[in-house]
Amino acid sequence: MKIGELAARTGVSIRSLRYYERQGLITPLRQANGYREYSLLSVETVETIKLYLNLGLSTEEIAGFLNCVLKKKEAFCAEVMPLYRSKLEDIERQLLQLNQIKQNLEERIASIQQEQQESE
Amino acid sequence: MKIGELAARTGVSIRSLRYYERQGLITPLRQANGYREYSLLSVETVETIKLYLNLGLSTEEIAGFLNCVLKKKEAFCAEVMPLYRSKLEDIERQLLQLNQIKQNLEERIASIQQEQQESE
DNA sequence: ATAAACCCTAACACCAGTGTCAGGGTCAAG
DNA sequence: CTTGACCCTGACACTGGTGTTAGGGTTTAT
Repeated sequence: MKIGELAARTGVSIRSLRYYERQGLITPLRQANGYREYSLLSVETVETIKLYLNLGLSTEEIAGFLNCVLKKKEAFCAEVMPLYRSKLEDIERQLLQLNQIKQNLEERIASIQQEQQESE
Repeated sequence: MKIGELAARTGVSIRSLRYYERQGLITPLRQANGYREYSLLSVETVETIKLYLNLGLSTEEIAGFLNCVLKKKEAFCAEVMPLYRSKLEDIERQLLQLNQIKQNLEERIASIQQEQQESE
């Protein structure tokens, strides 16, 4: 299938599909006229890429283990676990920070409201 | 005082001070030789900017109310509250999303570990 | 008078993925 | 043969704050 069809099937833009290719995530064959030719497997590959992107991994990180997980079970790709763990740590750091900001904002909102009431 | 001294006093890099100026957050006088000349008030202004940046506001957003809060109490600057509220909503959206990702990661880690154990 | 320590502006780089445009092929149906 | 719907590459833009460098002026102390 050509790129437009793959885009339609996966919901990923043509632009992004070409970007994934440049990042080494997917390598379609080429027709004689230069058009990219994707197999049905490509659909699965792109879905897999989407899944990992949604986990907050970068295309570069995904490139490091995609070939492996496409062939074997995720559990047996040595690269995956440490990446998951460090990503989880990142997430937790971000959660802490966001919660801190949230608390500050809430306190600030509360104190503004109090000040306004006192002046009435 | 010159820019280096203000940077030392506030812990904000010279680069950032010049950036804040370009964003309209602070407007130092100029000496005859072109050097920026900051007053003591500038220290307070920069501390205020830091505070708002830490709340997750952008320099552009800060520019919208900085003059007001420097003159009056925060409670009486009409621009502040809606901004705080919408920023809080942003934060909450991000928290939801991060928690979702975190949960996915944790589930995935758990299932990988289970699969590995089963194969032993 | 020279070196060290300041200051100035302008501009590129970064992160990461996507949009968009320019300029140009290919192909099928009418 | 033309129109429209595809496809191709390459390149700039954007986000937002900061680092860094290049190229050059000023001031202060020795």
